[in-house]
Parts: sequence; structure tokens; C-alpha cells
Amino acid sequence: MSEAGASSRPEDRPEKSHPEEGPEQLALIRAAVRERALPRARPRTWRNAPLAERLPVARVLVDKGLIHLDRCFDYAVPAALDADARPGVRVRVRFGAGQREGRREGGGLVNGYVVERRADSDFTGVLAPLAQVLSPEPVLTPELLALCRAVADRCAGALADVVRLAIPPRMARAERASTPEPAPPPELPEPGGWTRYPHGAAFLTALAEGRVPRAVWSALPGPGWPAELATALATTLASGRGALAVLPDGRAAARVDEALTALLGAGHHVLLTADSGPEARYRRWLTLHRGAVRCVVGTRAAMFAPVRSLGLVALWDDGDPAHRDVHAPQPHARDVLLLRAAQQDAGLLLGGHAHSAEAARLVRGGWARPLAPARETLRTAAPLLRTVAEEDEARDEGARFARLPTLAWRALRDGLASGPVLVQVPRRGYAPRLACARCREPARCAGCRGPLVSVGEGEELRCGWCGTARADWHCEECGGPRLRAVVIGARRTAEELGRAFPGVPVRTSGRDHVLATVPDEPALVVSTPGAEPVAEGPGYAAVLLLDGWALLGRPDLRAGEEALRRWLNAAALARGREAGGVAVALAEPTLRPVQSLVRWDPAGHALRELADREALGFPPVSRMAAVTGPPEAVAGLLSVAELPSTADVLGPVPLPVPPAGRPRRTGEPPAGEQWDRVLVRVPPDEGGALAAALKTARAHRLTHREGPPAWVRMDPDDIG
DNA sequence: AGCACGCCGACT
DNA sequence: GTCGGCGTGCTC
Repeated sequence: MSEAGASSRPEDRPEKSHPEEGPEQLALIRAAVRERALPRARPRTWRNAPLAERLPVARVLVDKGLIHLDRCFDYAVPAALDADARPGVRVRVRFGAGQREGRREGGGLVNGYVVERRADSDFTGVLAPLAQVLSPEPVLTPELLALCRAVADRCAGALADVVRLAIPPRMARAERASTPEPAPPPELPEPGGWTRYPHGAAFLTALAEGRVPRAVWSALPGPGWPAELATALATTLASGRGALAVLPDGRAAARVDEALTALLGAGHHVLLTADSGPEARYRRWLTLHRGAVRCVVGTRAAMFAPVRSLGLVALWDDGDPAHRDVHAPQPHARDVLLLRAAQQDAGLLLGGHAHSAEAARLVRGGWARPLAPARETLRTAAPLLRTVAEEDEARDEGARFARLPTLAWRALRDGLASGPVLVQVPRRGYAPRLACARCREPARCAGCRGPLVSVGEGEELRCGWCGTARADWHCEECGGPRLRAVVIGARRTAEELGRAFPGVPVRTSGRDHVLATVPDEPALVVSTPGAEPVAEGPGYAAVLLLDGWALLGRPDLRAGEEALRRWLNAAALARGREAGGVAVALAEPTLRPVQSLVRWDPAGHALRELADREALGFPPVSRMAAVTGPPEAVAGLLSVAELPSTADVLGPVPLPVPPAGRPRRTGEPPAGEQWDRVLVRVPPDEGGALAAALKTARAHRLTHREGPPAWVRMDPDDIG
């Protein structure tokens, strides 16, 4: 323990234990405490203090996320800090211009991490001393540093930015709390639901024997996957190694947490999600770091969790956009876990009901093995899948009233006879609905009564349900020819459906009001994609997918993949077809994602997507970077960037202004400004060179203040 | 990004 | 001879 880490800090003193004393006296006591305690804890300049005899230089990663400072700085180690200033600890150092020998200490104090202790420095000037060791906990381990470095390089970002994502802020109280003794590895669990997969047992055996299998897992529909994921984690633990699972949201993480607790009891894993407060979060992080617990289940920040001797990393539903971190440099959990599996020699499990093109590429290239159920197993586990064709108009009275095609209405009505029914509707504002500009009557399809949508600018008018082009629309109420955009969200849909089925309870689940579960009894459950509650018992009697045209009409490279992903995740909550489960999609049946849904063939869909993208030279068969910013910034950056000779520059094109209301993400234009975007594409093995070139160019322009800055994003998700 | 240094003109 | 404008470059 150093002086700086001494435990008698002023904030620990029980000040309230002197109730009889007046305020002046309290102030005096406080001052006395401060005088005694603070100089010991306060950072010092260490003028004329002796330096450490052995390895008197500390290489420090300074936590200032300036891209052109993406390197370490050497500091002298005062003898008094010698013992504590070990590699990995948090330190405070003076950093910045103005700190000169013989002058006032002007440089500001910044946080950093000791990366390495050295005998000497290649810096020719006189080294400033470390000001303070904040904590003797060596949080930035060599393993974590290597991972962060690789992630920063891949994302064209700064190391300090990635370390900030990887290590939670220090909470002194959490650090002081004692850590439990490491539990011995658990018993090898039974394979459970994995027997439903032809290669499931072999996958578990490989984990149990300490090998590093890599698999893309097509999970069977139904409620079994959290237990299966938990079994894979527990099997890895039984082999004496650690395991990590990243899930797209807190609800999914809670389900796996619950399954793991059911399997192993408490004490073998921790749950790491955003809603557990900074102190609890750091405490759990520390139990992993200190080796007391070897398994973590969590949302994307858990991808960096310091699990010891990692044997397996698992990622659920890798196509979910939540797996992309919103903070610079916006790494994707899939990329981080792939890097981590390679660096730390761990197995990999990419699971989900859907299949991303990236996952398909791993399988096609032989790097991962498919872990899929037999066709017959799938047939019984999945609901009966139907689509509503264009000519299926609402003929009977009830269907007209519900403004639904007959087939969809019957599925709802029949489903409600035996259990809950799920209706998936587009997110509010996702697909603006249209109404008469004069009388505000919603614009309806003359055939099936579905809402009209106009997808993209200048796109033709279509029915949002049956897809029929309705360019000749006139308002049925007042005859008006002009339209205006309105928003019909889950609540409005719920109201309309509720009127069509009087007496049936209606529950909604959406962005600000997400239900975890619904009971196994008749109810209409209206939900936006990703917020679908899990139905207790055997699952939903019927699932109705209403957002087909809105999803598929988006001018986005991933529109098809994303639509199928949302449908499969919702349809997976339905009962199997032998238990009467039905899922109905209102979408054009000839479209590829719709056909893949009906056949429940996510792997086939992803392979065909992959082939298409390969033909077009799109990710993941190439690596891409998006450069955005004011036109002169984008042009300026590209003019100084020494791109690989194979680079293919697409654009610039004006960037669409992000919808109002949604918080602006980095790299998006502020309101009222017109930004450009350029896409740069290279072959897969030159992605590193592309990232490095753009990072160098950005640093160059920042240091030389050559105009406004441009944003660089590697592997952008939202390319048209 | 800050922040100091430096080289220039206007002032006591 | 000194003060302070902001353009340039560095930060261990």
C-alpha cells in the first residue's frame, strides 16, 4: 500500500457522529482531518524526491481521447510509488504544454494507466514524475491491453477510447470490498436441449475436453435457447476455463442469467448489464478480474469483461444493431469477440434464430462449423408459417372491421381461442403512415384496407400490408387527392385491434414500456420489433407480423436480413405447429426474406445474401469505411489519406439528415447542416491498412488544423 | 483540445 | 524597453 492508497481518506470519516458540536467546531474538525489526510492522498510534484532504483520509467497510456495522441508517454517513477506503480494500475499524471522545469506546475492532471515499467526511456527530455497511483489494482492487464489495441486498430480509433469502454470507472468502495474465494469448477452439466442438434453433443464434448470449437448455432424456435446457452457456458466452466456471453439487451441477458442460476446455483457467474449501477457494476467486474468468478453474462460492455483463462465466447443474435457500441470508435461485439477468441485461444458460439451474412461467411470459409437442428426437429418446433398474398382481401365482416386481410384476422381469432397472440408492428416513426391532408382520414388500401406507405423519397405509394401499388389514391371520405405523413405506432394499432376483439385484454410493449413476459391466457399483445414479451408456458398461439412492407422497402443493404431477423425472433415465440402455433406475415410472398421465413431457413438466406454482396463487393466480403462530415472536411481528409492502392472510393453523396427527435450519433450531421459521405472499400485483408491510413490522415488534419474534422467509421452498418 | 512560446506592432 | 496580438507546435 502506498501513501496515496491509504485508507484514512476524509470522506470515510463519520462526520455525523458529533451531533452535539456546533458548525464552527465541525468545520475545525473537518479542516484538521483534511490537513492530516489530504496531503497523503493528494497528487504530488515529487520535486527532488528520489526515483525508483529498479525500472525508474513508467510508460503511461494517457486517458485523453485525442486521436493524434494515440501513443504512450514515459514518466519517472518516484521511489515512494515504486511498489504500487505496477503495470496496469490507474495513475494520475501532469500532462499538457506549460509544464517546464523551474516554472509553475501548469500542466493539468489527467488519468492514465501504467502500461509497462522500463529501465530507460527513448524520450530525450527530462521525464515528469507520476503524480499519484490512484489504486494498486492492476486493471489494464497485458491481455486486455492487447485486445483493446487490436480493437482500436480495427476501428481506426484511439487506444484510450477503447480502454474507456473496456474498464469501468473506479469506485473506491467496490475496490475496498473483499472478494469471495474462487469457487471450484462446477460439475459437468447434462447436455439438455443440445441433444436436439445432431452436432450438439460433440460441441459440448469439445468444450468439456478443453478444446476450442467454433460454431454458428441456428437455435430452434421456442423457449429453450437460454438454457442451451447456459449449458455451453457451464460446460466450459467445468473444463476449468472461463466463459463469456454477450446478449443484445438486458431482458435476454436476464433470461440466460436465470437459466445459468438454475443450472449451477449462484456464485459461478456474474450478470453485467447497464441497469445495475456503477458501483455494483465495478464490483462484479472486479470479481472477474480478481479471478473469484470465471463466467459473465451481459450486454455489449461485457465483451471486454476480464474473464480469466477464457474458454468460450458466446454472442446471441449478432445481427441485432444493439451489438454496435454507440461510443467512439463504435466497435461491434461480433468483431471484438472474434478478435478475442483468436487472441485468447477461446471457442466461439454465434447463436440466434436468424443468421447474419458475417456469420455465414465464417461458416463458408470453414472457420466456424454450422450447429443446426435436423429438418424434422425444426418442423415440429416452428409454428406453421403463412404469408398473406396480394389477392387475399378482407371479405368477411370481422376482417373488414379489424382492417386486416382475412387470413390474418382468422389467425388472430383462432389463436385467441387458446392463448395469447402477438402482433408485431413497426416502431413509432419507423414507417410514417399517410393520411388525407384535408380531413386527416388515414389512407387505406382499396383492396385489403391496409395502410398506405411511401417508402423513400419519390417512391411510389403502396399498401403497407399487401404491397399493391396505389398511385391513384383519393381520400374515401372527402375525395381529397393530397397526403400528409402521420405516425401510427403500437398504441393506435392496439386500440384498433382491441375494438375488433371486444372483451380480449390488450397489452402493448414498446420502446419506453417493455414487458418481459405475458401469462399463458388469451390476450392481444401488440409489440414493436425487439420488445416482444415472452409468453409463459408453450408460447403464443399465433404471431402476426405487420411491418413487412415498411421493413423491406427501406433502401438499406441489410433491409432483407433485418426484416427476416425480426420476423424469426417474433415467430420463435410461438408454439410449435403441432401445438397449433401459427405465424402470419403480411408481406409479398415472392420476396426472398419472406420465402426464407416460410421455410425457416435463416442459414440459406444468409448464404444467398453473402453471395449477392460478394458480387457487388459489399461487406462482409470487403471491408468498408464511411467518412462523413462537411463536404470540405470529407474531401480534405481523402486528399491527404494514403489509401491502399486497391481502395475503391464511392461518392461523395449528400447524407440524409437524421430524423428529428432521435439523439444524434457521432458522425451524423447536426440539424440544419448538409454533410457528405464517402464510402471507401478494400479487399478483406486490407481493412487494417485502410483503417490505419484514415486514422493517420485524420490525425494529420487535426494537428495541423486543416479545416473542420471529418468522422471515420469502419464497417458501417447503414449503407444503402 | 488546451496551452505556451515567439515574433511582430503599439504603448508608457 | 515592455505589453500583448494571435499563428504554430507540443504535450513524457
